[in-house]
Amino acid sequence: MTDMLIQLDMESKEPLYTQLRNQIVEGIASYQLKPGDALPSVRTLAQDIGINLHTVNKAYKQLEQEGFLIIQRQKGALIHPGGVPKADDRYLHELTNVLKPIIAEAKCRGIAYEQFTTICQEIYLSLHKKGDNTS
Amino acid sequence: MTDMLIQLDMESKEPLYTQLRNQIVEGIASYQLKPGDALPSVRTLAQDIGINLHTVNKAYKQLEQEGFLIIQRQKGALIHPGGVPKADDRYLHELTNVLKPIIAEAKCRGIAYEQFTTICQEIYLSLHKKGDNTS
DNA sequence: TGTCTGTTATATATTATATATAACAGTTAT
DNA sequence: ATAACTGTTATATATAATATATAACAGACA
Repeated sequence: MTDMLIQLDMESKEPLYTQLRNQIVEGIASYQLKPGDALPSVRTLAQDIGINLHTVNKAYKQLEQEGFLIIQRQKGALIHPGGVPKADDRYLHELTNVLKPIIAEAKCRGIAYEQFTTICQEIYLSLHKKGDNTS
Repeated sequence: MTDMLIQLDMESKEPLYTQLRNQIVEGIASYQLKPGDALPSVRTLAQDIGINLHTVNKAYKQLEQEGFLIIQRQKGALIHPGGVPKADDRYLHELTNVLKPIIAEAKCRGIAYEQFTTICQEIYLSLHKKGDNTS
């Protein structure tokens, strides 16, 4: 109902479709977007945030490929009704590969394991129960 | 002394200079590269790993800009003798921004805070005291 | 004097990102 | 049935990022 607000940084080196993809993932993580929720059409969302339809489509396609959405031919995109597929070995392996250079740099800069987990905890908490629109 | 081995994946969507940059950061984090250590010249390293001199130079320049290296005009690149600059507010803010979508996805896939920290701990441990070449 | 540094310049090729327009084929509401 | 809406496909274009190739420069140094 309450349309999730998308905010893109046109100056960022992060591609627009990636920014959009990430914000939708964060919306799901924070329960602003729930299983079965309909997303705006590629044309509507593109119009609303001022970018091209194909850029939105690229983000949607990636999210579908990653299991966050289902896209139906003449209906649109829905947050996967069955919920996001749970972590498998392939994903865990990829997660480790992504985290490794980030943690390596943090360690170089004097951030010990405990401080790092504190930062992660703050992020986990920041994703907690936003957009609770139960009557 | 013992030359750090660099392994690049030519098929990866990750740019070569980023892969190289990350492996050097991981080398520093795991004490394979110590403050004051000399890195191979851009030509030598490029030859050794089979890429272009400018690609190596781009990685070195980025590492210098990030404070990992110092590069001297006619000498070469050294791991920063004074150690890597400690985390400041700017870095911590950037770290949070990078971690947020990663943690959001992990949360979507059913990985709770505790499991996430376990993964981080394993990575921290994997960066511990590799390449100990004290006699 | 050579030989080693990083550096700068130029050129080229390929891929990724982003936009613009148009059309197609189904769905759905009027 | 008509109109409006879906994602999809196709084509074209522009710009930036990535990577390579070659050449030359200027300082250090044995």
